[in-house]
Amino acid sequence: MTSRSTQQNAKVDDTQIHNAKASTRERILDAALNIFSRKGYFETKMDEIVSEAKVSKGSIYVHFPNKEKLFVSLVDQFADLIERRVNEAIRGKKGIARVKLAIETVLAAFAQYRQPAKILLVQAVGLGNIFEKKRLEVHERFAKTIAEVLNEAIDLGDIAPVDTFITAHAWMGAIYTVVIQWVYSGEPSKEAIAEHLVPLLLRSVGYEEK
Amino acid sequence: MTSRSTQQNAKVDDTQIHNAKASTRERILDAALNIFSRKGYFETKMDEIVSEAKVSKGSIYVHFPNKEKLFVSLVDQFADLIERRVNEAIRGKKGIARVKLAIETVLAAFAQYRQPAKILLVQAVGLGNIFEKKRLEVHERFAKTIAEVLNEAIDLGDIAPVDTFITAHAWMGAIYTVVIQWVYSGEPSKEAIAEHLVPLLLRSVGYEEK
DNA sequence: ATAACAGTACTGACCGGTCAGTATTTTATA
DNA sequence: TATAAAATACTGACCGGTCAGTACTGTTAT
Repeated sequence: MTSRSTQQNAKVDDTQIHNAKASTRERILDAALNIFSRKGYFETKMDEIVSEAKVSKGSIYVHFPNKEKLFVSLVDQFADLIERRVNEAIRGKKGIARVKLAIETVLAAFAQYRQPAKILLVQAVGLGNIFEKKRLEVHERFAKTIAEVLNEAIDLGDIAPVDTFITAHAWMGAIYTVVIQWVYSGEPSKEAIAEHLVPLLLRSVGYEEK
Repeated sequence: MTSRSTQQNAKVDDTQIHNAKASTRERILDAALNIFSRKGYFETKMDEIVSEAKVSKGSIYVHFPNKEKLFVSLVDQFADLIERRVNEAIRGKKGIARVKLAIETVLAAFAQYRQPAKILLVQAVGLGNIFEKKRLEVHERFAKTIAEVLNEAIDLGDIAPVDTFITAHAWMGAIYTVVIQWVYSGEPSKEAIAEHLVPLLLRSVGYEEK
């Protein structure tokens, strides 16, 4: 309801999660990202975003129809970014190299953007059924990509056949959880994650490095 | 604040997540479990619990100081159950057999109690900072258990040394995610999970069955 | 017996603060 | 001068929590 205003996915498509002098819309998104990622959806009040963004309340509602859509557009924005990065990275690679690169790229993206990662991996969970749909959709998208890449590696004979559906979800969960742990506590370090998690996942499908 | 009322952890300790004619307190817990697990924390209104439990509103506040504590007591109750089950199951086992049994027991418990599982794994996430503390605490507890069991298996020489901290978190995430997927969609089946996820995890630490 | 009292669990109408969203005016821009 | 964007003040639905009162059970005294 209340959907008079502007469209909310202006496909500006810039990979940088903006940080210049910033248009009103960008200032709103930045502020929202910042506060949502710290406090979660329900503890974040629109008025806080207003003051953080140095923007008027009415103005927010010019750019976003409501709180929910504002939040979701942050989730979408970051999910898109991740997907784009991965697709770019694995282009031209084959088999297990592709699998490995996909994992590494996701980890790198999460490491680079802690705040959006926290929104996607933590704050978008447990918000009730409206959001749950969106979350499962994103989830699904990622799982599908992993499963495809795995299937390919199997077809090429790089790894033995496994249940790629279960593997894909297990991997996602493993990555999510370790990243969340890192986002909250800084532990384990990015380096440790790269060094240990990637081989762990590869080993789980029977691929031993070197 | 407002803590005149009854203590809220009556350590009745019954493993069955009650279902008899049920005292008032139990009716409240049952109703809360039911609704929280379906709708999540914020979409659940105290008045809904009131009518589901066939209890008066004031009565809830006789047994629980507030909504938050009511929710948390469900989380605690289930986390305790899981831990108890695992500890019972692995008693007397050693090394990799212990590891395997721990995983299987957790999976079985989640499978047996879908609703509490959903509360613990989904609805308790993303609720803002008060809850986040609790969640990390439970998380930590589980991770620690896994890490211990793994360390033991390493000491016994059943598996090669790995980073048990990362492995523990990765495993938790993998299990959580696959279980959640199953809770939501019924897919993959419990049998498929038992058949594929357990070997996958073991393989990830270099242990190949048979 | 039975009245008087006490302790406890329960009831549900009600209150008051909160906060997403809106109506209205003012300012910038094309 | 028209129209879109921004600022401000406002509204009212909503919902967690309260509390004065009721019901029920048990205990003591007459």
